Amino acid sequence: MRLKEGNKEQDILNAAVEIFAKHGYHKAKIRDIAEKANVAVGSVYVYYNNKEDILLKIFENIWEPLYKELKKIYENPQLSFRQKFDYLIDLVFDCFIEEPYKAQVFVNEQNFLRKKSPKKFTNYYELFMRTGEKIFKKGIEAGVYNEVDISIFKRFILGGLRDLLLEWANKPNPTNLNNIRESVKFFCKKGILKKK
Amino acid sequence: MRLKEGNKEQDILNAAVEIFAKHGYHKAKIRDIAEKANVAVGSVYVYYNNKEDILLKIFENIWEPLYKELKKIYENPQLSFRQKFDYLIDLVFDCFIEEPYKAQVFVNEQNFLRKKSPKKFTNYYELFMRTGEKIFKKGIEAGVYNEVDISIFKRFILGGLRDLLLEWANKPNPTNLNNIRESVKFFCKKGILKKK
Amino acid sequence: MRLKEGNKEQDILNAAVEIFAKHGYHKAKIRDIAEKANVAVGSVYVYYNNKEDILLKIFENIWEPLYKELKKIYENPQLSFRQKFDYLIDLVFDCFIEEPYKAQVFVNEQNFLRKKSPKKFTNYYELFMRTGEKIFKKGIEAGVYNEVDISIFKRFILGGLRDLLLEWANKPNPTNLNNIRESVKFFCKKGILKKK
Amino acid sequence: MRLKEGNKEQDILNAAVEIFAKHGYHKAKIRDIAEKANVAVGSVYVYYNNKEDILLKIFENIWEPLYKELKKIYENPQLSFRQKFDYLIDLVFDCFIEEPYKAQVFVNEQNFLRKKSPKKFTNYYELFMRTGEKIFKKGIEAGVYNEVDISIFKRFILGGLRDLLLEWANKPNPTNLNNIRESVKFFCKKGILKKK
DNA sequence: GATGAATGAGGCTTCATTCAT
DNA sequence: GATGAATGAAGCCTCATTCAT
Repeated sequence: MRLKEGNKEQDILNAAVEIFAKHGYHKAKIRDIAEKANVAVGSVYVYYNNKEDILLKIFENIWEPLYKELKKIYENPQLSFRQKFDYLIDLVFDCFIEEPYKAQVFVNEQNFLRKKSPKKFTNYYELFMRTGEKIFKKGIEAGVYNEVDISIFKRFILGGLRDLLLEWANKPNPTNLNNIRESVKFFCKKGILKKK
Repeated sequence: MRLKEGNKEQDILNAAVEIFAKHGYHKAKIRDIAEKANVAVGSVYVYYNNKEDILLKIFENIWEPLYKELKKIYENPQLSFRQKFDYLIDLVFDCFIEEPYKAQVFVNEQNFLRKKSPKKFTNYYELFMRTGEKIFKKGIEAGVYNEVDISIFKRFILGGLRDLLLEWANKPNPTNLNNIRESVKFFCKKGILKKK
Repeated sequence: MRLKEGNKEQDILNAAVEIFAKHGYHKAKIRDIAEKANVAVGSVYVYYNNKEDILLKIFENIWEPLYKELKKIYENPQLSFRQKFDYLIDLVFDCFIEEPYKAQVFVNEQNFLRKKSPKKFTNYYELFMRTGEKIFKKGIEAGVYNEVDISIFKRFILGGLRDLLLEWANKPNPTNLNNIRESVKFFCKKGILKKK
Repeated sequence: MRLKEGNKEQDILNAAVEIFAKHGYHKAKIRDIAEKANVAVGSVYVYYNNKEDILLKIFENIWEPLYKELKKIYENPQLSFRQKFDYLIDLVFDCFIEEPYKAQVFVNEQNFLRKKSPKKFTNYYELFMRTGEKIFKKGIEAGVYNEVDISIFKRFILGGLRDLLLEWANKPNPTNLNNIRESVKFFCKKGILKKK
C-alpha cells in the first residue's frame, strides 16, 4: 500500500495554527491551511473530521502538557508556595515562548470554542484549572497566600496572561516575553500598593 | 407597552449587541438582528454601512463613556491614588453591571475588531489606556504604587477583568459581580503573597 | 419595497422539472436550474429550503390534483364501474400528456424520494392510492370487477403505467400516448387470454 | 464459518448489491462497498473500472439468466401459450425470490443506467424483451392471446412487476411473493372485468 | 494483486449586501 | 426612509479515483 508520506497530520496542524492565528478561525480557509501544509484539500479531511476538529486538536495539544506539568508542580514537595506560583506563571509562558501563532490562537479562539462545543473541548483545561485552584487553596491554608477568592483569582490571572500573550504575539520577541513574565510575577505576588 | 417611537438606529444597535453576544460576531446574521429589532433587513443598511460598522459603533459606545469617566477620575485632585485605583475598577464593572450581552461582546470581539480594522476602531480605547497609564505613572511617582511596568500592568488588569466579566456574563447576577469587583480590588492592591 | 418580479417560484419549479428529467435528481445542479429559470442561484433558496424541497413540491403538485380528481370519480354516482376504471386511467395520462418532463421525474424519482423522506412526501399520494382501492373494492362488491387482490392490483397498474409513461416521455408524442392509453384500458379490463 | 476463499470479485459484487439497495446507487459509497466486502477500497478498482461498471455487471448478472431461461420457454414446444405466460411471470419472480437487495437495485437503478449508458447496458435485456415479444406475437397468431399492442403490453407487465417487487423487497417474505405472483398471473390473464 | 493514503474537482448552501419600488 | 426580494461570491466538505509501495 501507499505509505504515509512525511507527517501530514502534524503538517496540517502546524499550518492551521498559523492560518488561524493570522486570519482568525472564522476567516481561515481550509484551502489556505492545505496550501501552507503542502497538502491537498482533501487530505485535511483524511486526518480531521472538519475545521472545528482541527481547532479542538490544537487546544488539546496546548492544555494536555500544561496540565501534566502543573500536576508535577502541584505534587512536588520540594517547592515552596512562592516557587509554585512562579513556576505556574513560567509554565504558561514557556508553553508559548517560541510559538507566537499558537499564542494567538490560544487567546483568540478558546472562548468561542468552549461555548460552541463544550462537550468536545479538551478536559485538560478543566483539570488544569482545578489543579491551579488546589495549589492556591493549599497556599492559603499554609498561610503563605492571602485569602483571595480562588475561583475569581484564577480566572483573573489567566485572563491577564492571555492579553499579555496576545500583545506579545503580535510582535514576538523572547526578551520582551521574559520581561513580561517577571513583571507579572512581581505584581501578582506584591500587588500594586506599596507596603508601608 | 410603550409604542414604537421610531428610534430604529438604537433598536438595531441593541439587537446587535444581543445577537452578537449570543452567536458571536461571525455567526451572527443581519437577518436575526433585523428581526430582533423589529426592522427590515434593508433598514439595517440605512443606519449602518455594514456589519462591521455596527460592531464598531458598539465599541465606540463602550469606550467613549469609559474614557470620559476615567478622565474625571484622573483629573480629580480630591482622590487618593488608592481611591483612584478602586474607582478605575468600579468604572469597568459599572459599565456592564446591567448589561451582560454588552459584556460578552466587549470580551469576545474586541481583539478581532482591533486587528481587522485598527484604523476604524474607536480612539477612546487608546485614550482610556493612556489615561490609565498616566494614573499609574503618577501613583508610582508619588510613591504610592509599586514600580511595576505600567504598559504590562494595564494590559494584565484589563485582560483579567475581561475573563471575569465573561464568566459572569454567562450567568449574570449583580451580587456576584460585586463580589468579583471587591476581590479584584483586593488582590490587585495587595497581591497574592501575604505580608510577613 | 422591491416587488416580486414575475413568478420566480413557479419558474424555478418548471426549470427544476426539466433539469431533473434530463439529468436525474442526483446529477441535477442547482446552478442549472437557476440558469434555466433565469434566476440567480441564491434566489432558488428564497423559495425553497434545499434541493430536496423542490422535488417534494413537484410531487405535491402532481399528486394533489390527481387525488382530487380521483375523488370526484369515486364519488360520482353517474359513472359505471367500467367507466370509473377508464377514467382512472385517463386521469393519469391526462396529468402528463403535455408534460413529458414531469412524467420522467414522476417515474424516476418517486421511489427514491419516498424512501428518503417518507415523512415529508405528499400525503396526497396515499390518499390517491386509498381512493383507488376503494373504487376497486366497490366494483368487486358490485360484481363488476374480478376478485383480484386490490393492494397488489393497484400497485401493478401504477407500476405498469409508470414504465409506459417513461418510454413515451423519452419520445413524447400525443398520438402515441393515446394509443397507449387505450391499449392499457383494453388489457387491464380484458386480460391477455382470449375468452373462449 | 467458511474461510475466505479469495473470491474478491464476487464479494465486491454482492456487497455492492446490498449497498446500492440500501442507499441507492448515487448515495452509495465505494468505501462502504469495500468494507462490506472485507476488501480495501483500491481492490474494488482491481476488478471493476469504476462505480458504474459494478452496476452494469449487476444488471448483466440479472438479465443474462433471465434471457436464457426465457429462450428455453420460447423454444419449448411442449408448453401451451397459457403455460408460457405463467412461466414468464414465474421466471421474473424466481429471479428475485431469495434476493430482495437484488430486487431493489433492479427496480430502482435500471432506468437511470439505461439512460446514462445505453451502449454499455447489457444486451440481454433487449434480447429478453424481444423474446417476450415473440412469445406474445405467436400467442396472438395462434388465437390464444387477445390482440394487444405487444410493445405496450410488455412494458406494462414489466413495469407492474417492478413496483410489486419493490414493495415486497422492502419487507421481504417468500409467502407474500408467491401470493403476488399468482395474483399477477390471474389478472394479466383474465383482466379486471368479470366475464358476463 | 492488494492496499489505503492522497488527491482535487465540484456542488450545495449561506448570507452580507444591493436595489427597485 | 423603509422594505424584503434578489443577488452571487465564496467555502466547507464529499468521494470517486489514482498511485506509490
